[in-house]
Amino acid sequence: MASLAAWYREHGRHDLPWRLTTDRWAVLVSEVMLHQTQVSRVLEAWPGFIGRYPTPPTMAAVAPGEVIRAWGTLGYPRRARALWEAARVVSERGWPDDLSELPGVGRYTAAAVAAQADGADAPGVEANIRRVVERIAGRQLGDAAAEALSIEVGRPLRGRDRLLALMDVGALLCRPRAPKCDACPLSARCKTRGVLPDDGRRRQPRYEGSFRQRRGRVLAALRSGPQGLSDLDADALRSLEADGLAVITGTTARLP
DNA sequence: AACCCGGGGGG
DNA sequence: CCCCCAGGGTT
Repeated sequence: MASLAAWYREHGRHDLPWRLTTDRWAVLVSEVMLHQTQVSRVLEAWPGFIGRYPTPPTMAAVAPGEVIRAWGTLGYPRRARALWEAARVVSERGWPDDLSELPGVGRYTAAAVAAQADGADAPGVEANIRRVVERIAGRQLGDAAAEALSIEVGRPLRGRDRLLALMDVGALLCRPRAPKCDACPLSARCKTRGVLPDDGRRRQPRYEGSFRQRRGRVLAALRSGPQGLSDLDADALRSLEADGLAVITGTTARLP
């Protein structure tokens, strides 16, 4: 079987538009947009969004509601709000040494941006890489252990190449269901070679009939333009205000 | 550790 | 119908 490096050169998704830049802001925006959102959807949204807000100051200069509206229906609009706040921080104080100090940027995203934009040899573990290393280990792993194993199995690749190669293996071969172990460059040292039993984390409650669905409906209404606040779900609207998301209306919404 | 946060696509 | 998505923040 070919090495990870050879497989990556041949089969990696080298054409994804956010992989064609090493600009910190552009990479950060792509990473935040990809939080719990499929590549196929981000492909449609990222070019226009980064074209509209190509630098932190261009985003910091507009009202947060505009950014939330530009976010559209990508979901988890608090990401857009946090991005606007991060843009303000960067515009005023510059980039922090530790990117996870920025709002909406956690352990994975800080490492992913450092690896892709700054050439750092930082291990990041998201959903795909977690699946890869946990199947190799044959068990679930904590963050630090998963990162350490990603460094091991990624050798001799480092930094950006390791991150993206393992991510692509996870997305294209080591899939949640029906993994293609025959084609996998890591199968020789894989303990599972298949699907690990009962991964069961992050199980989400039904959306239908949920409070988040109610929030979603109010969000959609606010996104579409000015609304008669009395026509909206008051509990959901209050919740959105508490999260700083009701600013889509242009001014802070006044509750009845 | 458990729960919350949108919305869409796939088996 | 259930599962999953290039997570992060809060409790």
